[in-house]
Amino acid sequence: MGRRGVIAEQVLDLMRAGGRHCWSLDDLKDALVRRGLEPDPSSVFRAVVRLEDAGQVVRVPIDDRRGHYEVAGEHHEHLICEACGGIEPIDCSVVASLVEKVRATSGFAVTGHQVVLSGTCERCLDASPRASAAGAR
Amino acid sequence: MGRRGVIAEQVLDLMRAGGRHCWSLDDLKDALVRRGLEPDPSSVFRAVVRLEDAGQVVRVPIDDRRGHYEVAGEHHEHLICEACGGIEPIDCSVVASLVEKVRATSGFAVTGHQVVLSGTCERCLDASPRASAAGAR
DNA sequence: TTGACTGCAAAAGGTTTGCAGTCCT
DNA sequence: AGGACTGCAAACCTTTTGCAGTCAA
Repeated sequence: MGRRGVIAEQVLDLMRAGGRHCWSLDDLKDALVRRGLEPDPSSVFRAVVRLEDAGQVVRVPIDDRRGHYEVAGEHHEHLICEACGGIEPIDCSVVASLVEKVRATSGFAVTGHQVVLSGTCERCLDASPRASAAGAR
Repeated sequence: MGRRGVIAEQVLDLMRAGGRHCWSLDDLKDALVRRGLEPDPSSVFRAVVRLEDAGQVVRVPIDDRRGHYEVAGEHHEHLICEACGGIEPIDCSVVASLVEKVRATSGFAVTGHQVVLSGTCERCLDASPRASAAGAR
């Protein structure tokens, strides 16, 4: 791939850093600001679009009225904590069988899937009074 | 529950009619127009919010930049056709085991889930020339 | 010079809200 | 009368687009 602009470069770096795995445009902008940049929202947007076109970033279909993106290549499902809003990745091989089943029993040609489980994450469970979780921290 | 306005009443009726199972505010408005009403978008919005508060309608987390709603009470997953934009419901008991698994292996307390499979529906497959044989996409 | 990347400003596309009038009990 | 429901207009939010300036090969 040819030369990339500073923003796209940093965005990709951020996404690969591992501190977080799912980003809204605003999350990205904030993170870039923390790295000393002062990018315009539109620039972040265009950088992401470019990366998306290049196949290095994919859009995550999570519906909270804003776009979410993550680095391409590692498909997984999502766990959304309704308490803190956090989004965590989970591995779901189970889905494969589901897709297979749909493929077999319906005329639908499945090409992609997204599973979003919502609930409360461990951290928030620990933080709340009456919700005894499994295992501490 | 007290008296309901005309719009909310019709919205609920539409959703229960079965012709479609997932609605955007605009879909609802259009359908209402077809029924002779001429509702303002905000009125439809408020009617849906009311119904949602009353637990008779639930928001479907499909991300295409607009809200989607369906009648409450019949949980199922969604199949989205990328060709025609249609959204079909599918029954997915398989998901239960997935939820159970996550519940068991992580500290996450799962309270809800949404599975969205995307691809091409039968109708669109038939309509397009070379898509059924070779795995589309 | 040329093409790519940016910032700024403004358009879009939907969702929400403020307000005042209307309908029904 | 009094509360609930509506329509209209305007506010909001985030994503997109138009444009012109800037940077690097």
